[in-house]
Amino acid sequence: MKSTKESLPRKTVYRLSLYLRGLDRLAGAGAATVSSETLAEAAGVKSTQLRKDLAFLGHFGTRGLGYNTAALRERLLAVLRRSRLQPVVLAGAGHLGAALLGYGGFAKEGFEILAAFDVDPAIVGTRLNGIPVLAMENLAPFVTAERVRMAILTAPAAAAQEVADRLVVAGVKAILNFAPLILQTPPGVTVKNVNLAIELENLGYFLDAE
Amino acid sequence: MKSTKESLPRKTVYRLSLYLRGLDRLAGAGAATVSSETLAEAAGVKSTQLRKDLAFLGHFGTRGLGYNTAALRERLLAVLRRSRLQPVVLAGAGHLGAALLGYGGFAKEGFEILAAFDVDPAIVGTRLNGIPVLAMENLAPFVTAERVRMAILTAPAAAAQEVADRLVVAGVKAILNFAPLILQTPPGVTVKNVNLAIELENLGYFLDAE
DNA sequence: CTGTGTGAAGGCTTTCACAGCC
DNA sequence: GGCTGTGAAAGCCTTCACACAG
Repeated sequence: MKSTKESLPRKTVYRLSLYLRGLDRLAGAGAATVSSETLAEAAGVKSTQLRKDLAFLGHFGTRGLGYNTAALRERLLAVLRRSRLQPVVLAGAGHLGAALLGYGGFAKEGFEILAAFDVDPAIVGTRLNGIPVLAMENLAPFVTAERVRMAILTAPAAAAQEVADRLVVAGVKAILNFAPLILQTPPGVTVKNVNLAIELENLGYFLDAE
Repeated sequence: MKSTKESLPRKTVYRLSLYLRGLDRLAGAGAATVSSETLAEAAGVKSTQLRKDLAFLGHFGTRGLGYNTAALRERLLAVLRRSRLQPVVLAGAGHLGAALLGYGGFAKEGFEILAAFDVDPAIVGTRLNGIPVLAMENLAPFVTAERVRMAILTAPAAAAQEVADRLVVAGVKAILNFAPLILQTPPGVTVKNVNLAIELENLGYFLDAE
């Protein structure tokens, strides 16, 4: 029998995060159980989808009643915890990078950003929202020493590939990339691109032409 | 014969944005034509995928040669232009909202953010990166008067649904939502959720367990 | 009778293989 | 020979329908 984590479909894993957040939001109501219908609505998916997703984690819902709220929460956390405990660094503390540090959304969800790195002497040595900004030269040694495997890349497009190279050499295995270009990385390194302008452009396309 | 725009698959439209950006990045080389292989690599997709996507726009590549760079760029712009010309408002100029205004990534890509709205009297009346910050009370009248149909929602989670309701009533048809909850909206309104913590969590999940 | 678990069907995307044109 | 355009095949994901447990 093989371990659970290997067999979870990519999109299911993504939705588990949605379920966990939906559950937390519903927690205010304090109900001991939650139906797939209710939670699915809170997460923005169909109830059949949710049941199929949760079935991958083993069947622990109760027919006729729903899922035990606390047990479900624990189970989801157990699956997702691993990634939350990962230390993270942020490379490029310019406009967007500084914004993400100040934003607080990561810390609130349990992620710890150990440090930010930038080339600008004006901000190196300062702290942004409590997170130290260090010189870019220290990036690789820091990442290696702290065994950091995840990074948020918010460097300008022109510098992004070079910074990514440093991250990879130092041992980073996963990059959340905000720079508008496709990073070249060796196998074994995962890159997830976020391009807000494209999201907006895409959204606009599907407006009724009217 | 039906119009091109109706029949483009959702994911294809998304990739067209990638192709356009890839093309712009390759433009430096100044080549008159580009092969599906080259452009696909710049966009981070497989060449067969790119060819299938472009085929939806009508066949205007040249066999044995590739695509005319300028013509392809024009064609992509023609398809995506509509959304770029859409005026946009930003609701919630707190940490993340202010960051997005300062970021400049939208303006660089051709989007015009007409105004931001917030409840905080300390920032209402000021400008962020040249964009006026107006009082939340003026949101609905402004949206209606300017016929705004797209909005970026960066209000706190607790206020997001209420702000979304105002946007919808005022005529907004598409929302790029950064608040960590599922917005309830009537049919005809498209919501695209962006949750950076989930992206990071998801990325972390797929790290090799080691 | 309510609500989960799940095989089967359906739909959407991607990849393959190769025909066709320059 | 090189590279696009495209039917067919494969893969992945979602939805349906309903058996089944509490």
